[in-house]
Amino acid sequence: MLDIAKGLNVSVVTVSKVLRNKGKISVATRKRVLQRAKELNYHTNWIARSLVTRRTFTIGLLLPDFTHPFFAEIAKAVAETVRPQGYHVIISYFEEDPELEKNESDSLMARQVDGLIAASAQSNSNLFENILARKVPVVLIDRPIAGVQASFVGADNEAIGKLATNHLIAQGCTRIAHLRGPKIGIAAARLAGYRHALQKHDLPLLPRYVVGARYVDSTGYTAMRKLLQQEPVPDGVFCYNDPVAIGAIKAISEAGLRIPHDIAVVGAGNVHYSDMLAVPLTRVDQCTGQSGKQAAELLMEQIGAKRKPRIKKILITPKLVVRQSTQR
Amino acid sequence: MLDIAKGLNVSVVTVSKVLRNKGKISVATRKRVLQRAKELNYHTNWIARSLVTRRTFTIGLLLPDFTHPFFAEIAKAVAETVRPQGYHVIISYFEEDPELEKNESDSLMARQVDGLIAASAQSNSNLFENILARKVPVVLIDRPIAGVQASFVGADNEAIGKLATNHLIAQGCTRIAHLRGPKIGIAAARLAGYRHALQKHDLPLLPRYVVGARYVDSTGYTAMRKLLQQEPVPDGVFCYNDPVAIGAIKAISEAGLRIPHDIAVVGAGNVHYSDMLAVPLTRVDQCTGQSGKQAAELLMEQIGAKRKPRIKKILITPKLVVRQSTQR
DNA sequence: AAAAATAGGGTAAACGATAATCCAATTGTA
DNA sequence: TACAATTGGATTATCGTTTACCCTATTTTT
Repeated sequence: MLDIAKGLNVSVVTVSKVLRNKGKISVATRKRVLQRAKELNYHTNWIARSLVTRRTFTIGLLLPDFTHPFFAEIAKAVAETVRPQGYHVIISYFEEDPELEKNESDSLMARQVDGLIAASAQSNSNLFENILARKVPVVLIDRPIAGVQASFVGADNEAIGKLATNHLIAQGCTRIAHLRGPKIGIAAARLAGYRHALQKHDLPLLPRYVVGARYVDSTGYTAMRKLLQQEPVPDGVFCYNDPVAIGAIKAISEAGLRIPHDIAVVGAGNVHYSDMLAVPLTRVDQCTGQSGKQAAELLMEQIGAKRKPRIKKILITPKLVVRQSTQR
Repeated sequence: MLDIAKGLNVSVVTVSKVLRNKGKISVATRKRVLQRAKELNYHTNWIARSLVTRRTFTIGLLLPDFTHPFFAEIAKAVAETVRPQGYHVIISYFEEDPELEKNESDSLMARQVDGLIAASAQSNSNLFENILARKVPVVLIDRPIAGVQASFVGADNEAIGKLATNHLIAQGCTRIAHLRGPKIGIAAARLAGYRHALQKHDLPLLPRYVVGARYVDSTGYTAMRKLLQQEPVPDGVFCYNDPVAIGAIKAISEAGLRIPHDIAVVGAGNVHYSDMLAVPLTRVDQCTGQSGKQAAELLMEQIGAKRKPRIKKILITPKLVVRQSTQR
């Protein structure tokens, strides 16, 4: 800017004003400045600007792992949502390590991010209380933390359970099983939705039809094999997530049963290769992108606001995607 | 820092030195400063520091789309590699739109990133020549751009083709087909590797055994069906990538043929759910993480260097992962 | 025609740090 | 004892931009 000003015999402030379209500047000087800026290939130094304006137009995104498609999709949606407002995203992941998460969030704060979106692994609210005390807006995503006075966005897991189970009922299934997942909150909510749907349709709620699929590898496969030993065998299975469903399908096929004729299968989550499977999988889409978008919108709202807006809890409504695995 | 200095009756510079472990400071004042800093909950303002040091300790990562597992893995590896050196990653994606890519890279430059890693969609070298002219180190990843004087890191696609084909040969296949992909450079290199391996083992190079799998959806499926109409039917298939292989497996199963007994199948790429498939897939792992890591290391090297280090082209050696789909 | 308003721009300070010098007091050396 | 070297720290300038305020013509209003 100094170079531009010198050559044109105007002050740096005048240049600054032109570049930001602020203040009263004649058309003539404006033109001259702009042209010279182009000639010199001038680009705003955002660091300097941020120092004085106290806004960096960056937000921090703190995730456990962004190779996981779920979080990758969130990252994309967030970046996409804030981009039109000139914001960029600084990513950071912490591998489920709360200590590392704390370090990283400190770093992000030191970099003066204007806001933070986090899918946190903290076991208590200390970290976020500190951040909020520094007046930095925070939006929690996917994982709520008790006691944190911040907005939250996540999937409506109970609705997912209901949607999947209701669909199986609508397809004529009467012996509906559930392969449940390990994550306390999420799995419990999906299970609750499953139960709720069964009750509402006066179907029996058999404990032996709910099998845990807790293991990392081929989790759905072994769980489904356990389920196949029940008498009578279920005619519909709601699987905690898509990988579990894929394992289940394998187990069912191996047992010589047909999908969906003998057993209908519903998955849930955000895996998008369902079409490539041997049996295209009916699944409940948890609309991950929506979550990311909403979180980003909430955050931007808070960043722009003078007074702290009310805290919101948003649950994203899932969507059923019907494929061959349940179409009788 | 001013607050710390005031309370202790020392200069701001002294505080600065303590906080950075620089200069000569007595143990006593050091202690006092550090304690007061903790009391006041002081955190470095990196924006201010960056302004004067001219280093932001951020790098820009410019990718087409980071929900794609390939790029997500790169992002993770990059972030992981630069973290120990205090660096953070600003992400940006451009949906294969060269114009958007240019805008985003400009933004990243304006944010004064210390370096840039890009999987670019530019059709010429202008953009990167501009960036390099501004003395910002650049490393290209996955996609080389002709005429750009920057280091490059990518998979060794010819080696991938060789590795896959040699493995099929070693398994006793003699009629080996290839489902080739659409991307010019990459697909061509893999095809070249395939041909090279065949020639080396004096196997015939039949054009009708090379089928394009160009379509987005169920690409491998239709291509494989075409292949199954050949006479004689191949006894081994090297698929351009894993999704193609999954489609191929489906087509083969439908045709009543057994894998690997009748036809052995090899995939390639970076999909990690191969184990969950009906037939666990033998594949060539292109070691995406390695690429990201190497790219990050090259970049950090350049950022640290006084003189511009020599430009390097690094090809990552692939790795064969044998599963059921080829184990006869 | 005088007063008020506006247009067009300049000045000085600040944002929160670091770099380069410099200086006084103490310590070591010949 | 005299001089040099070291210790511990202060001063001043700077990074590139914005903010708040001031100034002088010219134009508008009354």
